Amino acid sequence: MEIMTDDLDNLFEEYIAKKSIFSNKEALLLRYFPENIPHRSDQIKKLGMILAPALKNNKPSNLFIYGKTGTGKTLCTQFTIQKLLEKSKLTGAKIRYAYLNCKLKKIADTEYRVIASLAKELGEQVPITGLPTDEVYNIFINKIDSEDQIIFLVLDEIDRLVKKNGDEILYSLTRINSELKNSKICLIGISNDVRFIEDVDPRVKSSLGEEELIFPPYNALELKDILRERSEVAFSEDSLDAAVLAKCAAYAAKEHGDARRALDLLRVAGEVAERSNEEIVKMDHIKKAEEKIEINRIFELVKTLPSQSKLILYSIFKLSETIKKLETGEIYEEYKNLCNINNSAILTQRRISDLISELDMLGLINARLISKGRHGRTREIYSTIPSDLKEILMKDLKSELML
DNA sequence: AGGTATTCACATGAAACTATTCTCTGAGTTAGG
DNA sequence: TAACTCAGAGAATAGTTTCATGTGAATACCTGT
Repeated sequence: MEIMTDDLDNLFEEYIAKKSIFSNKEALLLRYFPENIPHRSDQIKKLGMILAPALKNNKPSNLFIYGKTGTGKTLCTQFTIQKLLEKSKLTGAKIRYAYLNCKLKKIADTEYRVIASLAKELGEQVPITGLPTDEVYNIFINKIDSEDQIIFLVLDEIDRLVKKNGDEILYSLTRINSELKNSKICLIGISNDVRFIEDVDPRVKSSLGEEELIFPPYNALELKDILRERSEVAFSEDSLDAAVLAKCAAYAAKEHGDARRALDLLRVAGEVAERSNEEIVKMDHIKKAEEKIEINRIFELVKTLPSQSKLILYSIFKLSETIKKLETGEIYEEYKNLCNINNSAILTQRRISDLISELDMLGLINARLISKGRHGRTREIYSTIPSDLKEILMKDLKSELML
């Protein structure tokens, strides 16, 4: 097809001429650092009080923070430490800080990597592999102890770390202080999981939990305030319909007060509106955005599935074209067929059974245990994905799996 | 008719196996002294 | 000689299989009327 230069030119012209809905989209992204954090002044004040001794070169208590996702834990912590650092330049106290998100695989899911990346945060390069773990400890300790200073170690999503590796790392970290001559470290653990601290070594528990701070979920009104504040930066004037903010806030409040979600929703709604050439974000854009986010989530989920699970999912999709309620056995048969077609190894039914449960957990399918009396017990399985989306996914899977 | 024993088609658990990834060690290499 | 690199041994781990045991209720099989 011939490219219509003029058309394209026009399109660009129009785009430039059009008044943009966004003035600074950054403000709706996660990494944006607002000047003002609404409804968290209590927590920030407490944080400040706990951490303030650092300014006089005393070691602040270790701190454990918990609250659900999107309640501002990370943001408030970084905010407070940032301010503390600024202040310390005036008082002359030496403070440094290393932030580590334990969720990130490949960066922080073993003891070695945690220490290595902490060292890296503090400006000490450590080889990715090859050194004994205690050697890395030494490098780390030497680096820390090279100056008389206070070091904040922020371990975000610390529950993941412990779930994977047990609490030994934490134990070593809490003990490091006794090996340091000049400097002092202050641990700050952030966790989504409230119960996590319960099943941790009591020594670690008492050491890490010298102080505790809870971040409650935002309610709809608070979310609305947050959205208003950010939207003033992010959107051009008068480009938001009056009820839009409230709607976004209400939606996110339903999902356990997650501010991240609310911001996402607002951003996507804005993008939807912009793409459909409207100058104001309205209610139905939010609806569309909601759908879009959900679809994205599913796509992302399916894409990252291991290929065996994809085969099973494909089997389920395919079979559900003719039958609505599937059974494990039927799926297994179909799955075996598909394996033969694309020459991949066939897993046992035992494993398939587990994989089906996983797919159920992820919400991609619905699997309910039923007993059919004389005809045995099995799972009754059906896909929960709307058929239009299912077709797209099937096409993707088909080419990817070479079927 | 009413009761209970079977039986089906998997579920669920535990342990063993396996392939891959990590950690660690020591030999080899490099570069500076 | 200290610092670095790298191959390979051994340990840890995730994914899977094997073996064993469990399960709820429709159905088959009694049993006494």
